[in-house]
Amino acid sequence: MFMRKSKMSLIFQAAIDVFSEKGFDKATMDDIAARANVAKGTIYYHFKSKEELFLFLVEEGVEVLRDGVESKLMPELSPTEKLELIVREQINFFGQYRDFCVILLRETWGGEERQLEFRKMIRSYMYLIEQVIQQGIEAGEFHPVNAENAGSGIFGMIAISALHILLGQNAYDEEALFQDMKRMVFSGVVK
Amino acid sequence: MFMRKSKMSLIFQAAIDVFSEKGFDKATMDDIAARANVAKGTIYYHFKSKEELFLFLVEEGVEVLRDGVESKLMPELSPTEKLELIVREQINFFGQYRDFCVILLRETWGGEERQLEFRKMIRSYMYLIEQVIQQGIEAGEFHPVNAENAGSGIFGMIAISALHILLGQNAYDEEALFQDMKRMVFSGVVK
Amino acid sequence: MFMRKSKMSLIFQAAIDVFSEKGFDKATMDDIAARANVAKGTIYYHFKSKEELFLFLVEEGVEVLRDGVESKLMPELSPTEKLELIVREQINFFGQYRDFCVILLRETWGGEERQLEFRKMIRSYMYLIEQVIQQGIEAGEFHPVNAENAGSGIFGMIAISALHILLGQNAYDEEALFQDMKRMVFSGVVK
Amino acid sequence: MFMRKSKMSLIFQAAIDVFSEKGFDKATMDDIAARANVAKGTIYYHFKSKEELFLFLVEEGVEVLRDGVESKLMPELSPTEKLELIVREQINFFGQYRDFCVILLRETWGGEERQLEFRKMIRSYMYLIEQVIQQGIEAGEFHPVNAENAGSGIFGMIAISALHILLGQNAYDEEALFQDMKRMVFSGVVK
DNA sequence: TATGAATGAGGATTCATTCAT
DNA sequence: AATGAATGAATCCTCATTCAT
Repeated sequence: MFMRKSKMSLIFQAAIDVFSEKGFDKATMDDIAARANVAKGTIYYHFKSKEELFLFLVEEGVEVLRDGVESKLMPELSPTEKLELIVREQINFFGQYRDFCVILLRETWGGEERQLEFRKMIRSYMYLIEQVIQQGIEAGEFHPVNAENAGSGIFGMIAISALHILLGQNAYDEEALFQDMKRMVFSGVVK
Repeated sequence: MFMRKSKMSLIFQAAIDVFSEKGFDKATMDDIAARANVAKGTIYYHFKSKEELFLFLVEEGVEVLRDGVESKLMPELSPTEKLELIVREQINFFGQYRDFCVILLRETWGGEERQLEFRKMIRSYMYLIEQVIQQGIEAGEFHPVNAENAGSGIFGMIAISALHILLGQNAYDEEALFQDMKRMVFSGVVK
Repeated sequence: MFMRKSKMSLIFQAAIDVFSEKGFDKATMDDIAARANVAKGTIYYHFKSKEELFLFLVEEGVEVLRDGVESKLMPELSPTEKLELIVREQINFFGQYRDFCVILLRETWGGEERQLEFRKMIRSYMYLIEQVIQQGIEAGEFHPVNAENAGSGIFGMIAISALHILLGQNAYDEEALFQDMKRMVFSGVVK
Repeated sequence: MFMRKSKMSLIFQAAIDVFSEKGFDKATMDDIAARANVAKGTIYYHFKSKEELFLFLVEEGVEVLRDGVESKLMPELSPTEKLELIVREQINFFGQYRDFCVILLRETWGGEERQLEFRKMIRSYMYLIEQVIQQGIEAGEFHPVNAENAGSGIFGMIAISALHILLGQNAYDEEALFQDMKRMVFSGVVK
């Protein structure tokens, strides 16, 4: 995921695996070193600390999500089309980077410096949604809602639903989830 | 929150504070003991381990949410009315037990035994939503959607939006959030 | 074993069980209280400390062994007859009070005050053997050996052999062990 | 004793000292680290746990005893000569490794996994004695006795006598003890 | 006499980080 | 660039003992 080169990429990949499996605190540098087939000292050659490694990793990940979506939001699309695209892309991202998403949902809530940082990153993604919502409202395509609430709501709805499935027993049927999420985002549940 | 009596309630309250501030792993029994003004051993007199204390605490919390909502879902209400009630209650709960909700969203994702347990508990709450969705569909009031996806989606939408505000700078305006969430859940964003 | 009355005897018996099962250090006052069906405080009502309880218990036990043997060493018996009696009695005691004997062999070696005390107690039993040896030598019935070495040697030979069997899989055949020990003590192994 | 190299040998030696002085339970890793002039973590770098360190140490010790004796039991020796050699060697070993022998006698009795393990190790030494006894019986040099009883008996006789002296006030006169033990093992006490 | 909640010192173990090679 | 032995602060948990009832 989000490759670099050589030893560094090994460490990077191993870090994602281990952090998502155990969470930030329970993951150990030994774990990561072992998974990367690298001596522990080597990690410290490339990253100043566990914290830094983690931060770097999450930064990259959110960037991939945000930039991936952003690059597809062509200006010629209508707000409704854009919204549909966002729903589809986020579902796809969660399926593809499940482990990373676990990290994200896990390490974001709390008052630590690191967690504030993470929320800012996520915010930068939610901002994309907000903008589309705003455009939709202005274009008269969408109901008037607080864009920030809508942004976090849509992100949260998809995120929790996706993880709920991904961490449960059932297979992750992206298309079905997409249909349901699209319907709910677009029209809600009440007829 | 969710009182018990005497020393035990002191520990209980302190545990919520500390766990929500630091998360399960970073929270120490020393912290909790100090916060509760109790000797460390006293905690172990009442709870077998840090894990057990935590589990117990989360169990209680989810119960308060679930039972609180459940007790208000009078049979004479229509599915639409029930759904509205759920939205309102969950928003209210998040505002009232912010710290607990941070714990909940934080410690639920992952493969550890404890986390599976937590997801089961949350699931027991989401199940309430699913049932209402199902009733609504059967009554012809709701669009046909997969009830499970709708359940986790609605829970997630409200949860993330609420936390997003609660952990940000802005005041938690329950009524405004309720109006937005209700609109989104009921009608979506697209006109 | 070595009864007292009422609550105290319950504690006493429980202490033997637990101490022999776990050793002095690993045995806890909680264990003992639970086994005796008594509140922990009650133990402290009867015994000043864990150490004291233990000391008392070992004292009693060694007394039972020593006094039991001593009372049977009638003056009219020949040294050889006395020696035979000692062998038989010690084997019998080990079979009857296996748990206590485990304690004895376990907690006797080392430099702590308590252990010195225990060795003194055991010494008081070995002294019986030494006296018989001395009598036998003086009567011309026994080879001239250092009585102290003979005393500890005979005690040790029987003790270790008995425990070896008692803690192994095989049944404790007292009569067979007696025959072997008697032969070895009396005539050694070389023809 | 039983050297290794570098830090590890420091730990090893310190462990023997401390374990024999205080026993397994009372000995602390802090003690051992301090005695070895090593950080506590260093011990854990080399040994997984206190238990493992201890097990390793006892294993080595018993091996030294067993292999030392075994290597001297030349096939051309008669059973009687072999038995004499065993008596001498065991007495010598106890004198040389007093502290280790205290550990051995102390930590062997009980039902814990570790203790079973230890008894197996000791058994592997006693087995040497048993074989010699068996050979002696078959060669017509020894009285017919149960070899297992004789093995544990001889081991125990020497062990307890040796420790009795080593932990008492008197000097450890190996030659005198050897003469007495040899006489008792060979001919018993009765003329 | 008897109880059991409360205590806090003590001990095993973990792990991020350093540093000499 | 890479290594891995060494460190020691930090943390969970245990348990003998006390004491108010």
